[in-house]
Amino acid sequence: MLLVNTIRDHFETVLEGLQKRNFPHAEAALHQVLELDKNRKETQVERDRLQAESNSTSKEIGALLREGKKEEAEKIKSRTTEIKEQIKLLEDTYSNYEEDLKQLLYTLPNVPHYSVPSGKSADDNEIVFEHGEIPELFEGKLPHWELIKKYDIIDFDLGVKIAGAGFPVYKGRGARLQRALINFFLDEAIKAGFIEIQPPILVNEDSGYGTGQLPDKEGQMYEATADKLYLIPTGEVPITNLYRDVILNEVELPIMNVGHTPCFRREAGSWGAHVRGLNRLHQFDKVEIVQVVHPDKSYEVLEEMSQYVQGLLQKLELPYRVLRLCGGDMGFTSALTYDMEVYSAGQDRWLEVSSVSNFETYQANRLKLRFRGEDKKPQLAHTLNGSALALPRIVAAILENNQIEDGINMPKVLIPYLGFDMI
RNA sequence: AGAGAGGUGUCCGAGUGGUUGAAGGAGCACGCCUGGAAAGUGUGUAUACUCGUGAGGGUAUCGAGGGUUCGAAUCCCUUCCUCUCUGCCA
Repeated sequence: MLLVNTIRDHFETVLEGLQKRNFPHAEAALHQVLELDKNRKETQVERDRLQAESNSTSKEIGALLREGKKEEAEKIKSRTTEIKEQIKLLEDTYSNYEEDLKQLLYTLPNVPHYSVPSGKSADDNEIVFEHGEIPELFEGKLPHWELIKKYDIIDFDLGVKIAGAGFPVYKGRGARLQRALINFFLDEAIKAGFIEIQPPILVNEDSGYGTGQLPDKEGQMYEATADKLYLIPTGEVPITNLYRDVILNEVELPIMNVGHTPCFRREAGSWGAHVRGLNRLHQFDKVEIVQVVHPDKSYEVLEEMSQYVQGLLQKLELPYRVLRLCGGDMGFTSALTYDMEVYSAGQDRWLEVSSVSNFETYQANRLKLRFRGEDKKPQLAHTLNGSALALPRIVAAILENNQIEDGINMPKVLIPYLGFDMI
């Protein structure tokens, strides 16, 4: 979440940032933050003063008792009872201010980077790069939801039987294609210097708050209510939370982690046109890269991560474009996000397959993720993450773009992983 | 899941109501010693909030939350976690 100090010291910047996101009543909210913080501090000063008085009185009583002066001790005991009541009141007031402040801060999204375009929706995103040719397919080309039936590689009906809509069953070469992609993505990441992590895919509430899924996206996650756990919507959650409440040494930076996890999303209310087949699922696999870096490096690293993801798409020979998300379309916790979209020629659409974001200190503040620099003082690190990559839409694009009349060619880089070159 | 034990600073580990933010040790940092190193020795070694221009203060934190008390790491309650045994199991 945002730091109160940032809001105070850079009020205009923060305000403009929130406005760029079309955040309603931004100015009032920010003023309220400062007001609550001021009240909080004033209450704390008074509370601490009384507490100090109470503490020293208690020490006096202890000293008197040790000297055997019971009566004198009894006498000053009465003094503390009164103070205690006041402290209790101030304590309540203090925690109210603190809680209100926290709740309010939870509602404030991150301040966008200056380069983020303003805009309301996905239509206002800025295309910053395009690569590859959109394939000209033969007459009678099929979208992937037809192809998977034709070649019997992914079965949605079976998934419905086992779980429900949006839980596909991958079969035969479909399953093998998926596994090949996972291995390819992980191997590429390891080559690029990432450390592989296999995290839990159920996480506790603290983790949800740490990366910002809670309270903002409550309802998007599946919940194991009996145990108060959430199924992860992305590997970002467990992997970034590995560093919750951690003070790193500056020399340990950058932290580069990669992990393959299934992801679970309820997607409540987001079904409609354009979500057929693999385009939107309740369960899918994703390889996620996460970095924890020095604040001076985070934008450089964001570019590197973007380049890295693009490299994967190039190796898979998929035409893609890179978008800089506008203020209105960016995730709640992000300061700058690039989306990578591949062109899927069977349905003639761009599909988002990766989202690479710099969160600056927004997550780190919630996570209490810090590092100790030269001056020995802990300071908040910057966190970044990106999909590298999300599986189903990549599968969709591979199937659609590489289809021929009687089969589907596999990308060259995958053949060693697959053990076959065609479906 | 049942029975028992336990959770203290970077780590080990003392501490069952009163100058204990916390003994002692290890580690680490800096200094002394040394030709250099080891050993030895001295000093320092948490985090958050907050007051103060600063030096330097205050408050909180001994898994977490609540309670008893003038005062709690120490007593009580709740909860989480770890370990051992039993059960179950990939």
